[in-house]
Amino acid sequence: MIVSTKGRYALRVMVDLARRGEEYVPLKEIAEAENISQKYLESIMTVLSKGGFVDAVHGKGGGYRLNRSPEKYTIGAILKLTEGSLAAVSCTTQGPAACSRSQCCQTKPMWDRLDKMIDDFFEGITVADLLKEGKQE
Amino acid sequence: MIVSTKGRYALRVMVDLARRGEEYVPLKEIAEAENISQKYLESIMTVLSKGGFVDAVHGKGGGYRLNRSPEKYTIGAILKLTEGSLAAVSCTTQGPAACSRSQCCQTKPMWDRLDKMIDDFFEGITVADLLKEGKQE
DNA sequence: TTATTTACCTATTGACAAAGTAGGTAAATA
DNA sequence: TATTTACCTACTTTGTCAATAGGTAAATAA
Repeated sequence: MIVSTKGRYALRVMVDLARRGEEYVPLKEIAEAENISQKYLESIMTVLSKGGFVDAVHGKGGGYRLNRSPEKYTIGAILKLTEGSLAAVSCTTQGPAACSRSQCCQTKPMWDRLDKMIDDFFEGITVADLLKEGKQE
Repeated sequence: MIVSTKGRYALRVMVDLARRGEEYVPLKEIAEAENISQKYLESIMTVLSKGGFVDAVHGKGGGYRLNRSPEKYTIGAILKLTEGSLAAVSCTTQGPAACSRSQCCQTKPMWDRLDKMIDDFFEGITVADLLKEGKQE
């Protein structure tokens, strides 16, 4: 599994916030809309907030909102922030230090190419794209 | 992580066996060559053997060997056998039953496309390709 | 000022799978 | 018959994911 709930929830939340526009949306409301445990979502919002992806405001009328337009967020950036890495395989996470066989490994070049392909895939999609995706009215 | 050691070891072993050609190679020898715990490798060889990817012969002079030419094995087939699935995300592993939101989920189509891309990637590479890859004499 | 609403912080738990170990049995050959 | 090999079942250890619990601090409304 390349992407855990953490990253997947983060994406859904970002799309949800994109739909809401400028208004601040309280965590409780997001959690209900997306059917995610409130407490668990807290830890995810903290990451998004500290990473500078959303603005957070305390008190009544507060909550979270995006701080750029949806097309400015790539899926890759969001996933890298929340998941830490998108590596399909541990062989490629760190540098050459990761595996003593990396120099002679017959499979390493393939993993490198896979990583590149996945990275390109996610960097080529934005929150705005996902927002459009399921529009079926 | 999309591919665990199980699948990665399996690939390395298949490439190793490809290099050895027709001869039977005992597990002990493979384990040493690839620096993999003998006992752990056992469980992997069992899967490959039962899956019909290698022939196994008991007793002296026995061991494992490929039963087709290297270009007949796609990386995808090997990984699907040893890993069970290559899904990057649990949302796509089972059918629509997997997630109650799959019908309305804004992100689901993206996961489907990712799965397809990864599948195509692995089905487009064979053991013969990997064997050539690192040849640097 | 006070109550309420919100975000923020630290720690803990339970479940599960990955990775590897241990110790034995059965088949084939020399 | 001894040795070499594959095959089988069970266990352990480790770590991470997913979620829970229980608080503190900031902002606003009354």
